[in-house]
Amino acid sequence: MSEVDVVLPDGSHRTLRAGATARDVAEAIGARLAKDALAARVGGALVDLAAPVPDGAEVAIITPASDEGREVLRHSTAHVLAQAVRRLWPGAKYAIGPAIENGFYYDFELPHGARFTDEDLARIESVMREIIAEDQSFTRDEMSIDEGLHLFADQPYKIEIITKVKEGASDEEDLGEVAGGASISIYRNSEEFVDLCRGPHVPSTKRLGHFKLMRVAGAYWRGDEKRPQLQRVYGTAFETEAGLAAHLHMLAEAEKRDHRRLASELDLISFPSELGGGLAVWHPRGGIVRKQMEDFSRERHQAGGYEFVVTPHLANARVFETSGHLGFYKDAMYPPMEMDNGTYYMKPMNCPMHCLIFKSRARSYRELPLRLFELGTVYRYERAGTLHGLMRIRGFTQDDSHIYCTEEQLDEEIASLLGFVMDMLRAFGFEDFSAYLSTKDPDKYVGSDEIWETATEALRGAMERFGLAYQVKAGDAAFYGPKIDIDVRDAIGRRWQLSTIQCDFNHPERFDLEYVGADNQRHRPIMLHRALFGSIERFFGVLLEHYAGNLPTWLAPEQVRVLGVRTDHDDYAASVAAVLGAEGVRVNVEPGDEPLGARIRRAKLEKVPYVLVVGDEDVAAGTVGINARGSEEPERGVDLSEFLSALRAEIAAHERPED
RNA sequence: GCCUGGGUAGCUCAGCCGGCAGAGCAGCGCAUUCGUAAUGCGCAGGUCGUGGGUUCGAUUCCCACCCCAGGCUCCA
Repeated sequence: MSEVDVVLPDGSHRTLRAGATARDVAEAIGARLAKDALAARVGGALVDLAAPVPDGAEVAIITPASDEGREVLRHSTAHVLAQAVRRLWPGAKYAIGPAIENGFYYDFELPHGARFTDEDLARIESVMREIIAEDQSFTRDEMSIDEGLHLFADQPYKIEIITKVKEGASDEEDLGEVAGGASISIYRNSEEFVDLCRGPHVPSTKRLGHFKLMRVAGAYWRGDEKRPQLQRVYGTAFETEAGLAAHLHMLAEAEKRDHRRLASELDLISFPSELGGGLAVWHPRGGIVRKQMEDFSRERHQAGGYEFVVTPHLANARVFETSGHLGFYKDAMYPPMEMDNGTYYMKPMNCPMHCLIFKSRARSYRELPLRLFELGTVYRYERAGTLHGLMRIRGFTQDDSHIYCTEEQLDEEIASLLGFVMDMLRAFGFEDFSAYLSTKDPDKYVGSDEIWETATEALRGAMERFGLAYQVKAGDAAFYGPKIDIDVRDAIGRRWQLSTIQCDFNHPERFDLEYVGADNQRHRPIMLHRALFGSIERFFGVLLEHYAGNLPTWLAPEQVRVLGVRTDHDDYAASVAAVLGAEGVRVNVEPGDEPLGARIRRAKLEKVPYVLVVGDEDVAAGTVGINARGSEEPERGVDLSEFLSALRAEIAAHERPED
């Protein structure tokens, strides 16, 4: 055959001479594309531009400004990072260096147990820039496993990877290195540097350059804390300097809306170190927001047919033995307290207590579904290194409910629950949901296959009816039943896992829960666990980040601040505040001792939704000037009653002035 | 838990080679009375995370501990 015919993504064909490469395809399409090209996708596989294209293959050229293009750029930049580290630390062992979301990393073991420090980043970066300027080409080679073992003889991590491949590599990850079954692929970008790699890579280092090393970290080899800890360098790379700058800017923005920063700046919450790690206190301005959240939650639950219960924070070990927590969850529980009549634990979950309420007397099918709701505070011992502001904390309050129902009621109960959950999340400004369905772990479960099937289908059916996109996490269920976890997307596109709905066949069994059915027989109820906020603390943290601290008016700790232009307007300002306060508006007056501009600035920094400025004209006409958060131009001379009714409407609608 | 970085006034941070601890903001006082993001002057504020060590002398150097942040999952 002297020619090959390839199919392009638009369905058109190109005919090239036999032995043509992906680069030839790009050139056949256009000089501009050939210049941009970084790699190619041939028959579904990513390959180098130098790779030959077989007859009949589908060929797509990968350019920098695409997800795949950036991945190639980042991966190649990771190689340059490794090369630079090997120049600076001769004898450094190098492990793995993949592209990851938003960047790349590479793991090393430095000679004599050396560690990277922040100062090293600048040195490594400048060597990387030298390597890039040297315009080294990346060339692929394939060799036998034995040749590979020889080539990387002084590289224990590479040897481990190759050996696993040789042994028939149970891991899919390692199979990626096997080309043709018995060989491995390597890339050289000079005589100086060679790396075991699947590729593809950019043609030459000169195609790189818009990168930044971000941080150093320790990382266990293969993510296993029993194995050696390597030194990891994280970096990011983009196809243009502007892309890199935009990414760095986004990171700066995300930092500005960090809930820990906002919680402190807005005087909402603090984490006194005297209390110990992972324990928060709510200040008055945070407390009032929490009260709004809780009041709203209780209202919704009351309307949804829930009953309110309260249970203690501390319980005898017996109850956690019965529930299985001491068997399955002990690592996350606070250590036991020995007391006169036994051993006690802080509760890590509310379910055992709710089961005891169910069990306190005989139950009839007429009572089901029985929905017990509690804002229940739980304590979990999280490892010190995993604590993170309000998102990962050791003491928190769940908007927790356990629903006891019959097998026949399960389907409808889950369906209505899903609607209930999403209504609640929407009320807090989240619109974009996705979900995970976690199914049975075949090695670890309780209950019959039939009931798992019923429950899993009930969960699946409910999500499909709601048009909720979901992914299945096979085998990820709790041992006691399948579950749905619901994610929300926040204002800057990040996903947060909040709500969860879980079926439980374990607790009813362990607590021997029963109800008497219409047939006068005893039956075992099914139990649903569900939390909408998840944890109030975490939900509050997510809200702060989502709104960048600009909470909607119904939640804002202070909704209105009234400022007189001069001190002689203070009385009128107080009368305006009195009118609003009588309507339940959270309002304060700041007297006119300081210049107006300074007082406005302070109110803005405190993110008060409405600043009312009142002066001579307002006193005379009974009006207010409105400076709304987020608006460019203040309004003058608005009738107070008009402002009040607009404010009431906004509060009722859970909106923000900037909406 | 482990790696890296950090802990100095309420907050944000400066403090080179060891020599009596600094700034801005916030706070307090006085003056200023002002129409939409910083009025001026003054005052006060610290066991430099904790405990040891080296030294004539330690915020600074060494050791241990505590707390905070990032990372330890996305595959050479």
